[in-house]
Amino acid sequence: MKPKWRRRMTINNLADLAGVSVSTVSRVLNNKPDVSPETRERVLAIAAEAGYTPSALARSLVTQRTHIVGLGARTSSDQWWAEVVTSIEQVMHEAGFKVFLSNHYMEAARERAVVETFRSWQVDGIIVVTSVLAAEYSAPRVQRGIPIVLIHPLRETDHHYVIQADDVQGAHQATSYLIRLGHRRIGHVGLPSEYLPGRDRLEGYRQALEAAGLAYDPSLVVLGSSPEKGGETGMERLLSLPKPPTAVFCFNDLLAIDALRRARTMGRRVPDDVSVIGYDDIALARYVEPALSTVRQDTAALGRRAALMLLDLIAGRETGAPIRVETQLVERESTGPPPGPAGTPKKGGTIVP
Amino acid sequence: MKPKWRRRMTINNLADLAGVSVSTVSRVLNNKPDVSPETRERVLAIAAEAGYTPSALARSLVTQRTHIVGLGARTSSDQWWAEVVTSIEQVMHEAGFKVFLSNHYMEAARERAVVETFRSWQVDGIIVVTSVLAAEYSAPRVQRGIPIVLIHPLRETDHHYVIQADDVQGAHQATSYLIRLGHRRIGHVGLPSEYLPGRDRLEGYRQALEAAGLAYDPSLVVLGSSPEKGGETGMERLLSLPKPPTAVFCFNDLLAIDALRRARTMGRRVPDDVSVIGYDDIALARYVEPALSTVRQDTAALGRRAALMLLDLIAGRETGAPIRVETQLVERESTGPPPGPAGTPKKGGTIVP
DNA sequence: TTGTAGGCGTTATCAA
DNA sequence: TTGATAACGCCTACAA
Repeated sequence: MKPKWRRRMTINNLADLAGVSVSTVSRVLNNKPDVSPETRERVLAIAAEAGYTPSALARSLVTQRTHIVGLGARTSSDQWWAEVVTSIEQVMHEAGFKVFLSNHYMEAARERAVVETFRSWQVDGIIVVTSVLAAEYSAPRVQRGIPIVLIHPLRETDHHYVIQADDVQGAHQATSYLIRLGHRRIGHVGLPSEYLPGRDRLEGYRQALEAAGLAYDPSLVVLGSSPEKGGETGMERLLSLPKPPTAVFCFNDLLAIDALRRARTMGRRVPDDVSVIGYDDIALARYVEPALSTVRQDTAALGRRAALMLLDLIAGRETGAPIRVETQLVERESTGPPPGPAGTPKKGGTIVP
Repeated sequence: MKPKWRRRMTINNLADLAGVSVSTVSRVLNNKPDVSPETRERVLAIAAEAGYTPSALARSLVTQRTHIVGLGARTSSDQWWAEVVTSIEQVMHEAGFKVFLSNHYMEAARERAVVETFRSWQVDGIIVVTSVLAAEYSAPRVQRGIPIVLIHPLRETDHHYVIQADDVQGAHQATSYLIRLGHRRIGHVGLPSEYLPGRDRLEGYRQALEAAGLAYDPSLVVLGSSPEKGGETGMERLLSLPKPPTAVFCFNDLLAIDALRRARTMGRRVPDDVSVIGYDDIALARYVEPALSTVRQDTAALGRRAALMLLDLIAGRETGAPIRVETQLVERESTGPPPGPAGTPKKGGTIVP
């Protein structure tokens, strides 16, 4: 004989069952003081037995707090930020918040929908990863309303609350590492300049060249179309040059791995004929042959910083300036000294197995 | 001069601004009939200008519908089910539902918390991937309350609403493929038997051996501890046997890739000395050297079926029996005929590049 | 220590 | 075509 509450059980039912008032039940449930131990016991017992779950809806409607933070994410298939999510959940968990995640697939419309949904559910705060809509979250608009923190926005924005890896520095690291290995002609397979990370990494690449007194040669730069495709054609174009580069810095690991493969199918050996370095240090990077040298972003830190910043905003504390997390060079096997009359291959950077 | 509504804007404010009643505004917002075009226009304009977002909380409290489905997920870092999520979101999106995702990291406590949270938010339905708590979702308990669909539960359960790949069949495919290649001593690196998928795949392995008239040899079976670790030691133990197997079927690709590596460090060539086949077809599989043969689950179908089943349950339609989605053999380069006096290597199965 | 009542922002049911 | 008004389930003064 199943309980005839077709409707879910409420605090009223509970009160009736326990023979007390709703306020008493409420006090018990939120373990407030001023309630006798025995009543507390009894109510708790009955609640447990009845399998009662309070309605977060009703509760949040009155308290105006949901203890939920919305996480607008990229795709589940993207390895890159898995650790970001984990560390966000970690921090939020400790702070007593739940994280609800929703993918935006880096499409403007979906991102807008995701944020709008979070808003309508009155989450206490929002984190958006690789936002396409970054520009829409400018400070004044966001001042009133739900705090939003951006991780690695894809567009320029004057939004105050942004956490990102220092892409300029990272690209600089990668490039100057190649230079240290003795390379003088260094190519770059990048992203169209409308993407902020694309611009930043190109910039770091240029700065490194300049710092080494090397001329920036536009013919050595191929700007692909997406962060997922274009590594093969990019490498192909570079290697087909009259004077091809002896090393190539790719926008990310995915492109780099494709580039690696194309180099091989074109009969070049990596790193003997051409060095390749990527960016991100995705899981794949250490599995490919040869294992890919790359630049690692401290994704855990990225997530943690974002979470902490959001917590500050939620609590009404003001937080510091936008944060740039440092990157780290990861030397593996896809990079080496240039072929032919060798340069002066000095070892350098950080080795991570 | 920013609007002095520290509190978010409500339907009342809107009504005041538009000079109509809340009910009219409500009608407009839900585009119900029986409201004059001009009032509609006006209200809409004002709402847009004010940047009004209705409170889903209040709305759902009265309608008793959230149009949200909760997705209890494994980890963001797990490649395996990325496609599952995508297809779930796809189906749900078309059906007018939002998907909120929350990771349970395959820990009982967290899974319980996740489901409880979803319950308290009165989501319309729940999907749990690789549930550890499967047994707790038995039919009677779930009858009243929010419908739950399980994808690939880790434990046995009498819950009615379960979608999973046919692991027995998949393991059978893998094993009989190795047999067709001519192998007679086939090892298995598996999972402890408390994991349902572990049992199923072991079972498929046994059945395939039996069907081919090969004896099941327990010494050729190594049961590791987790789905992530143990591939190396497993392979090591098998290859250290007096009469090592000429082929090994691993519980999943992660283990297989580790096994691959260990085989190499032990001086065995793959597939010349020993064949290795995995399970899942994660992205990594086609990148390792040699590219890993494996069994693919139709993850998109998994997600779609689960989503559709949940929609049925939400709508009160009864749905069919638990579903087992078929698997597909993927031949790559880590498998070949056994060494030495060759068997009769017949080609077979499906080739996927 | 406990109970009463008002309100959170919407929708839904009646009247008007 | 519109407008009061009673829920929805809970929290929180304020009273008792």
